[in-house]
Amino acid sequence: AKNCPLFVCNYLCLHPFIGFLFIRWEEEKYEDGVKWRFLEHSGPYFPPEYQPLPDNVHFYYDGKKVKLSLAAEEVALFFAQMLDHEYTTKKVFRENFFKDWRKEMTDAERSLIQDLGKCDFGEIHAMHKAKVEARKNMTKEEKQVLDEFGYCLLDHHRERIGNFKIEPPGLFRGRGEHPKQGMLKKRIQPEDIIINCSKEACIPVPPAGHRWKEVRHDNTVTWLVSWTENIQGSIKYIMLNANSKLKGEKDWEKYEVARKLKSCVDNIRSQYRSDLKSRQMSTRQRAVALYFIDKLALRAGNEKEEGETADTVGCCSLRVEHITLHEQMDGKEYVVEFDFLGKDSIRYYNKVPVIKKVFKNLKLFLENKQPGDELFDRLYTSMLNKHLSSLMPGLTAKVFRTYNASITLQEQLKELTNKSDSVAEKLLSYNRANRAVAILCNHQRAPPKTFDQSMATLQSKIDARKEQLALAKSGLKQAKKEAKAKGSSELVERKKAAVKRCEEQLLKMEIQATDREENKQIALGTSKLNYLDPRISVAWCKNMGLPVDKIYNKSQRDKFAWAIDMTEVDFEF
DNA sequence: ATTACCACTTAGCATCTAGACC
DNA sequence: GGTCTAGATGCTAAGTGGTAAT
Repeated sequence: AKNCPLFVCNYLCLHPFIGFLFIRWEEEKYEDGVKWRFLEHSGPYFPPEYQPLPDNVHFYYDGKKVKLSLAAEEVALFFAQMLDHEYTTKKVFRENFFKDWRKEMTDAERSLIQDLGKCDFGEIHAMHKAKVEARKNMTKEEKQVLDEFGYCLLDHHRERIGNFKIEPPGLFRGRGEHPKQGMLKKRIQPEDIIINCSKEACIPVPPAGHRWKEVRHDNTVTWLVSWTENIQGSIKYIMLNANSKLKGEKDWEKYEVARKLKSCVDNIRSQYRSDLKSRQMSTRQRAVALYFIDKLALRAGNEKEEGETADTVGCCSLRVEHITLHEQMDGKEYVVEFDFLGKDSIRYYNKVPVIKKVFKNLKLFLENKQPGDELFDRLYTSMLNKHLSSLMPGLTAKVFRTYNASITLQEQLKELTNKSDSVAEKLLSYNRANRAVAILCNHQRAPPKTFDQSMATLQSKIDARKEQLALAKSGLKQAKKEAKAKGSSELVERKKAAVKRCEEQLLKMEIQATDREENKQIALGTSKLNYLDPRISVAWCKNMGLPVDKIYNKSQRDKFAWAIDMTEVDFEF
């Protein structure tokens, strides 16, 4: 990251021995692949051990009181905690849970408890709810935990850690129709934990009576702690907060790659357009996939192991059943109708007119195939990315998402905003530009549970304000009349101001209502945090004379500190 | 060439909290 | 001063893509 602005920034740091001081990140002294030279931390925070149920709380099987062993009781509590959720009624969830629960039981328990339907967790559930209620009124000793575990020392700088807590045990709930939902996610012990820190650092002390699985000193990676999770067998990490230098630099690099794509995207587009006519079938498939990835901001779509995860797809893993071709639709030619579940089982539904060559190719790809067959049967993400990186160093499929998101924001902001707009109007326009990106990237959310109600509340406020405005207007009329008779205009001016104030407040609320309505099912956060070059937003703020905190909250400002510090008014993505 | 593994980003929902409102 | 709620923060699942192993 040679030209990264972070290198030339001075940081105000709290040094553990010296106190506050300015430190400059040293420049270019890292060998290739090395992420840090010194790393020290306290190790992870472990969630508290399981506390057995109080004597007055019981589990019942088939109407009879049963005292469970500690291990079985803990798992029963996990289930009871989730009873308010609809998914505890799902067949797969219940079966997976019951199977794993029985593994934790003693032989006697196992032979007794054979039917989940006969289990009564009612008292345990009630106790849990009471506990949640009680916790609300508790004071926070959280702060101490944060101080002890929340920070590390990285190359003389105190840095915030992102997730310093070990994930507590519980029942796995994947997203969508996950085949493993309900399985027991086991408690992580120090013996499962790999610690990564400097050789010269004080090695974190494991909890009393325990030892770490391993302590290593790998300065080519950024994680401090890792363990293997038992559901998918994947590795989990403790890493730095987004506002750290390590993450900030990566973020900056990401946007620089996307900006580089801007300069060669025209060539790449004409390249894949001509590839649509290639004699090689795999090249044609690559070209069509690239067309989708570029035009629709689809994800790459790596293959997934069947039965291990929910059935979701991305571009390269699309199946025949996920698209429908229409020669004509809604007065448009060559329309492709997409309907599939993407990341997090979020539905992607879109009807898109495409160019004729793409349409004809798709028709060809569909020939002699079953609904469950792969649309791009000769294409893999690895091939696609290899091809892309030959066109431009660092180019992969996901860069298109970043590029198209950022360029869309920049264009929309130009189109929608005027310097003469009011602050509320400017912010509405910003949100609309942000929204255009979120729609492009298909960032959806469930409508908030209180949505209808809060809209109604806002509407009644608007109505009340309207009445007030009418009142203020008639007051002004009256004052004007009196002024004519008396010749004094002071009252008129005051009434005028009142009307104006009222109108402004009304407009502000109406804008807020529009914004909220348009945002009902759309999540802006993901694109703001991961796809939009913050320098576009910072430059826009400077242009519009708005403080950045109108669009970025505290943690966003921290994360994007590098952009806020360095961006000039004339920044172009 | 293919697969397994690893490290890291991206994602939506749950929970918490500050501050608006009474 | 208490309550309510929107927005902030936390949590962890689910992707992407590089590299090592086979």
